[in-house]
Amino acid sequence: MSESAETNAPRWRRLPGERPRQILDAALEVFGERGLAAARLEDIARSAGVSKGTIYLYFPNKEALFCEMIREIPSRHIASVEAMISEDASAREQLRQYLRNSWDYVRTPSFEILYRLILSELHHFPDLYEQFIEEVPMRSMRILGDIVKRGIASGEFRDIDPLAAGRMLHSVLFIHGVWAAKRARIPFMRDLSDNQVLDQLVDFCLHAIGQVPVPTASHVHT
Amino acid sequence: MSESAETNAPRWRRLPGERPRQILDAALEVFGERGLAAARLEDIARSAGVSKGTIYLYFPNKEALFCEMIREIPSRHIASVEAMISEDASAREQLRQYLRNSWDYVRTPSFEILYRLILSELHHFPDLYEQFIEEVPMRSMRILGDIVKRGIASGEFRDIDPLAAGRMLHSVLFIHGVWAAKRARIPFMRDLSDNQVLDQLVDFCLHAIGQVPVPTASHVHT
DNA sequence: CGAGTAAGTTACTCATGAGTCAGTAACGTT
DNA sequence: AACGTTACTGACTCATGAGTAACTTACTCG
Repeated sequence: MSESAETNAPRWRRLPGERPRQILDAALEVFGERGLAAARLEDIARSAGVSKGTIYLYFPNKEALFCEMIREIPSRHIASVEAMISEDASAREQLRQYLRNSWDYVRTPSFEILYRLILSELHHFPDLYEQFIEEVPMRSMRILGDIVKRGIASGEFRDIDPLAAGRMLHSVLFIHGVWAAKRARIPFMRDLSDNQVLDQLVDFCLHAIGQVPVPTASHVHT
Repeated sequence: MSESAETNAPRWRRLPGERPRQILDAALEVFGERGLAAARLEDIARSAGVSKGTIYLYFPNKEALFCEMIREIPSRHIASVEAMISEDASAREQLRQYLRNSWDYVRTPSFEILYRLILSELHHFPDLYEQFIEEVPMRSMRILGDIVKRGIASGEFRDIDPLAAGRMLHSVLFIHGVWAAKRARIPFMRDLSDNQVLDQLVDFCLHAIGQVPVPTASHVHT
């Protein structure tokens, strides 16, 4: 029964085109779980469905695999976040859109893992770090800063340093994303839905940079 | 010369009272540099001025040392942050005071290291994690929430969920602290002084929860 | 001053896991 | 179908570092 005639099942297959991706995905999982030092290459191999030796056909060593993973993963997602901002909307509306899009990105497990690894293994890979900073937070801050700048010009937002505002907006969004990813284990996030948190974020941010306390609020004097 | 008569210099000294603290400080340094898995007990020992065996006189193993360190360090600092808030000041002024005090704490190297380790080694020590969350961010959020609540009652702040506001305020402060600790390597922090960042934080936060856009008092010095 | 003991050291064992390499199996080619 | 090539395997080596324990040294107290 183990060797039936019709199933010419090979014990393994040659898939040189797909291996790198498979290995990188497995690496994200295992490095994410245990960190760079404690992760075992054999675990990555098993999770990728290959043997340890195969990893060395595609990556020179553990560190290189790690770096390649950090380099490769974010580029898959980011572009999509930026694309969908309506050119002709008001600055306030653009801000809402961008926060909503980023919120989706920033909550993905891979973002949380990547950020955690970057933060903790930082020291030893300065170039990698700079690249990540440039590619994720800086980019986000610049876009936010531009929206703020336009909002100031149009009178929607108060006179605030756009770069500083971009940094603030990014920071609050970003950290809430990290928290949301492990929401179940964080008391102050457990009872909130993703949308509730997003609403709170938008509300907070719009008030922080808004010209007036937002349309309705000028008469709240109980 | 090597064995002079009058210097009865012992090769090492018995200091059972001071060892734990010395070892914990060394542990912070080495774990902070390399992470839990990659840190070598011998490095910690050398940095503490003892031999490896001595560590095992005070801590059962590497993990226990790590946990004890995480548990012990924050308790040294935190209380001081909370003490100095004037009871009779306005909510806005209390908020300013608290942000300034926290800003000092959150920028210390040990905070940055601790937070980084907590974040990355988390998975494997759930109780430790919960304790930290409770002791640092939750505590901070609650205090901020209380100040906000008082400010709403007094009409200084707009009608906002105090817990949510506390979370927002904490998040933005917190992440800026982490960034400030490695400021030199972060492009968007390099050109700002600690006080400038603090001013930006205070400005942003007060506008976010303020009833009105704040009476032009944005540059209050030390 | 000289046991006795607490504190500390050093040399050791032993498990672990990165990296290697000789061999094996899939697959294209003719 | 036999051959050659290339993808892949898995058993090996070897360095490393946690944990241990037999030994040594500082200090105490009668």
